[in-house]
Amino acid sequence: MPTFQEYTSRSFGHKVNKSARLMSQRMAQLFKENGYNISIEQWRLLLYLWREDGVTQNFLAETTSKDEPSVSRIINTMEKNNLVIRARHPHDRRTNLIYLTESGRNVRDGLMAIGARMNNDITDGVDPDELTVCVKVLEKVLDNCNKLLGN
Amino acid sequence: MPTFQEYTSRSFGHKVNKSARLMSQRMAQLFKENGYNISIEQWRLLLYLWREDGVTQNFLAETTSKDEPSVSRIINTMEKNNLVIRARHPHDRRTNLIYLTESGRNVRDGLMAIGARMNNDITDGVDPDELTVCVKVLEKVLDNCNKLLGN
DNA sequence: CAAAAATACTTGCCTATGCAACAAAAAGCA
DNA sequence: TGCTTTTTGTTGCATAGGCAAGTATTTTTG
Repeated sequence: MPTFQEYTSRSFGHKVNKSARLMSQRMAQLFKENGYNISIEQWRLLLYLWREDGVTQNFLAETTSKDEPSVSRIINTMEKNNLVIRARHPHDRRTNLIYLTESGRNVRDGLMAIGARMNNDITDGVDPDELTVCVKVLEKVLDNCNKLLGN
Repeated sequence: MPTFQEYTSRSFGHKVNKSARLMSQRMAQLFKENGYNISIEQWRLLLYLWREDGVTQNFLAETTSKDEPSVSRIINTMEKNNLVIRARHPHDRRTNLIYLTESGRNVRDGLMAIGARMNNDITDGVDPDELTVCVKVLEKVLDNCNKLLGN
């Protein structure tokens, strides 16, 4: 019987990592199957933009815990695929404001439906209370990571 | 108050993804600070190799849920950095057997110590029972993902 | 006001992931 | 035996992440 520490050190990081990868992989598969040429990271940005667009890349980076170069490049692709546009900030020429295009708004319902289905599928057989505990633990871990990384 | 589904769909995937990223980031930081030129994914492979080397790339891919090209390329870098060598399988010339080098064996204690420290740090303030529940939920989610992906 | 510091973003370099296509070798089968 | 299928691994192409360095612009400050 491994100690608590052995157990978690062998398993926790790996399981979080694997879960993240496989969930993304499945989500990407569903997007593709349904004819959406949208990556999982684009979807994560869209989730925020559907709530509120006209935000800065910086804001998106902070909200998603991505770094600015990553967001910049994802926005590049999204702009190329006509999902968003970069607009000049009226008073600050350093800043881009990211707005959804018609097309970016239109894919919302379809993608959300896939998200809901995905969610049902992957949490099948999971006790809701335990899922809540899991999310709570992840929040604490995130909090610890942010402190350790100096964020 | 969001429904259970809204709650989890907005949070679970993202939290798992962020956690995985920030944990890896912190781990990479610790490796670098301590003078190890070893990536987080190399470390994940090493964890298996320290237990048993002379295994195939295929085995490493399955064990870590990576695809074969990923493992192949990580091994390329590890070979370049003198952590492992590819050896011919005596009876199957398709197959590479991956063996640790002296150097690959020697970094073990140092890296494991960092791993242990990392583990303490990120689970600071987390109830052990809740961590166990979290791991259990992740295992179920992994299981569901594997089924959905046809693995 | 002019120089210095901070901010928002981009680019370059390295790593990793997924998928598809390909090569080499082994195994199965007719 | 010889042909087909399967297995093992590599390469190409696209996406993404982290970090460091560079650019443009705004804010601070002396």
